[in-house]
Amino acid sequence: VRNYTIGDVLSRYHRMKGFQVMQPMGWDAFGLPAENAAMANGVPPAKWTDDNIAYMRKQLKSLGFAIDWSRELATCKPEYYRWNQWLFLRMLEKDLVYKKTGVVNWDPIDQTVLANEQVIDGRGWRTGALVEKREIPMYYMRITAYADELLSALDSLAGWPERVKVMQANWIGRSEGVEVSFPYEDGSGVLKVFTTRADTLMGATYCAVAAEHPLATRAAANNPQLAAFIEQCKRGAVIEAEIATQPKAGMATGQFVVHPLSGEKLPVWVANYVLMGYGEGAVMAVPAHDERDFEFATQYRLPIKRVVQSTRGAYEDTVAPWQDAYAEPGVTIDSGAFSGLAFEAAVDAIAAALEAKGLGKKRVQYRLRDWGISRQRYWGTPIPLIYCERCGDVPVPDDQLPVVLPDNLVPDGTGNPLAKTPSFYQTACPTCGGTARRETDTMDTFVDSSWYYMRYCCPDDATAMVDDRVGYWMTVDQYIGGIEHAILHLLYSRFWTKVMRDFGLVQIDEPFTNLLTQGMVLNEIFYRKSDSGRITYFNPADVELILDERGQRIGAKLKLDGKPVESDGIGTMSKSKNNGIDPQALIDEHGADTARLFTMFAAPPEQTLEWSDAGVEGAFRFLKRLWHFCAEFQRAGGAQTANDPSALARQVAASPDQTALRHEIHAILKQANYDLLKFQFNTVVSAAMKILNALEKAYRGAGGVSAVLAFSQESLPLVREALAIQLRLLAPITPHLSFHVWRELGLGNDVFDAPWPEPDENALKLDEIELVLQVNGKLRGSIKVPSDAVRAQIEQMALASPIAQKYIEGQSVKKVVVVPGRLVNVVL
RNA sequence: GCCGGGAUGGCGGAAUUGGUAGACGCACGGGACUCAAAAUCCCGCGGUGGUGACACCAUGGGGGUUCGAUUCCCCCUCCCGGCACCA
Repeated sequence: VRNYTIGDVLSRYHRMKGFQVMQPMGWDAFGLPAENAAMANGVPPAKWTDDNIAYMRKQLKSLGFAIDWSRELATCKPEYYRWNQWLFLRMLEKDLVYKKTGVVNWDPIDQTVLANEQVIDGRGWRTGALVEKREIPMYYMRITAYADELLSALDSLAGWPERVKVMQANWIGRSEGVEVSFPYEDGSGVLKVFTTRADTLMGATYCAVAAEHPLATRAAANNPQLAAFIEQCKRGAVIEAEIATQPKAGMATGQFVVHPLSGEKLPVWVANYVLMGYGEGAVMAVPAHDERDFEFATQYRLPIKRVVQSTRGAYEDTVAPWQDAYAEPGVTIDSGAFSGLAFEAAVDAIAAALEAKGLGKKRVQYRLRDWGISRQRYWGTPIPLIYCERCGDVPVPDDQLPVVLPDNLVPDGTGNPLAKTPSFYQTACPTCGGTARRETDTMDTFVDSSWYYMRYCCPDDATAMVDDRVGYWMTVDQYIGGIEHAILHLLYSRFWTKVMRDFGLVQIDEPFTNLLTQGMVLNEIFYRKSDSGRITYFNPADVELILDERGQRIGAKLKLDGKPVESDGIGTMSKSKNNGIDPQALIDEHGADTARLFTMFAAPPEQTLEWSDAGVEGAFRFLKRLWHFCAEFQRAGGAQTANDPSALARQVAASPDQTALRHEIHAILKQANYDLLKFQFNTVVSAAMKILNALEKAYRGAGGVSAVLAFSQESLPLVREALAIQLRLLAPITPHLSFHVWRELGLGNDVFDAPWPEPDENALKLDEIELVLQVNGKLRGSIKVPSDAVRAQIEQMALASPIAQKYIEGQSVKKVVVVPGRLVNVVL
């Protein structure tokens, strides 16, 4: 509701601003959740997915979103995913897709590959079995070939939040450093490492390699203890966060390398903090200047040699080498010929020395890895390959696309159903016609979401992935998505767009011109734990809070049985924690406009939002008051008032009250228009509330109780103008009410065809303005000055004011700060 | 652990990016209307002191820059998002 209300508000606002707006909708429908639901309910994921699409489509319609349903698509339909297969084959031809082994989580009981999400504390979520790692062949997309462009093009994305660009830049992780070769002791080769801190090379006291490194494998061949340790490492975590937080562990390989400059003999260790996937899978360890090396060296009593000194202060005077690592750049010390050099000079000198010996060179390293897209799962796009014993790996020919996914299978949690369905995997080799087997892996669902926005432009094209219409509409002017997509989805989409561009399919370089990263909606999590330790989660809608007489919360109970439930704090809304909210109840009780208004009012779009329906009544009350006010205005004959700007100006000029009211309304409108530019919809709603408050205050009749409103004939043109502003300001947020009342009040046929309201500069002008008066920066009062007063005049009036005089008495004025239109500060 | 973001009344949040901290709304308290309740309307509502005009304190904690800091800088705490197979 939050995500699509933001989109609808922006769409309707831009439509009123005169733009031609396309607001499409589709279903990213492949993936794990559908398989899990299918498993739980014993129905094929296709049926579950279709039912959900129908339910959600109905709900989106009831919320009144201005969606062009003729463009609707679902990524799980062959008309869509055939083009995933088609582009995959084009990429395979250009070597942008390749095959290599990759590591997966393996559940030994269910005999199945697990997603990271399905691994809980190192065990399979269904079986509880200790998860193993397995290496299997997979297909990769060569996103690293685009690393440079994906990084540099971030600068062109002016409409993206800075934080997203920073996260992407760090993810790509371009670093300039030095590749250093440490010759093996026996001269049989070299151990290559990459470092960004070549200045610390003279402080290297050992080298460390990943468990999967060839050197480790070789060393383990006649060292059973080491082999066992490596096995243990390989069984460990796959998730980077776990690898980075697990306790450091290592073992000496018994192998030694030679320091390329000093000739010193350094031991080589296997360490669980070295990643095979980054750099060379090996590091030179400088415990004195790297936190992780320091921790490891301390733990295994390896030497620590300090070779860099702080330039700022005497860090090394107060902290001994065995106490802490100094990881900042500084000046080299105790480094022989390389001593006394600043960071860059030291790196240059050491790189040059290495290069002269043929044992190193400067190079660029990326953190970004190629995109593994193979999934050993059913509910996804089939990878279009065929394996023939005679011909090998044979791509599916274009005229045999799409490879259609059977839609009647029910996964049971053990392996991939496709691999157990001969009618799917048995096929003929396209080359030799012999018996062959289809690939049963499917594609990562990020493939589906990497280009769906382009397909909205031409959803009916049965002969091509995209056509000319894509050129007309693309790029996406305003993309809206959760901040959780900041890296993966948004990076893959950018990569995919560039690939399509290089194939000549589109002319754009980037998919999304402006990006709004909406904050997540959180809600409280309630549960009970049974004696056996099994946890049951309860939906917050079924829980009642227990309050004391002061309204302070003292507990919570289940409405059904009145017995207490525990709170697990606030978390992202999720099915597993049963803390989501079905918006239907809100829509049923208060209507779509209230649901939309409240959602927009609760917080600015980019901010995380803790769900609470405590304010819904306030939003509903406001709309009822507005409706009532409009009805009273209509009853007073307001709908018959002609739209006559000069008559309005005359009548307003004749009344100071009307002048003040009109000024107030136009000032609120000016601020609201500014807030809209920043997409700050919560204060736009607040502005609409202020307008109604001002109108009610001005026209509330005597006796108050039954909210009788009194409009004089003279006031009708002004109220008409105010309501015309109000209804247009609210139209993007509460389209139903605005559309109806706009018509009822005779303001026009369709409020969405009306121009966006702009404040009248004449109404904004004031003869006299109030300035804040400060003395020594403290608020002491205010003074009224003519709005066209110059600095000297303001200064003089401020000093002459009784308030200032009171404080000045007996002291001298040092200076007077005047901030035009805001304040005067007298410094004593 | 690393990268990014956040913290303001009882609650959601505002403060035109260095210029009146708490707009707007919720909750709460008092009052009006009513036989009564609901709905509606009016008033109050950060803390401490004072009868009072007023004074002082206060934007997660500690320091700094400035005439002036929620806003800028340094250090710290806690929370949220991401970490490549949830999407």
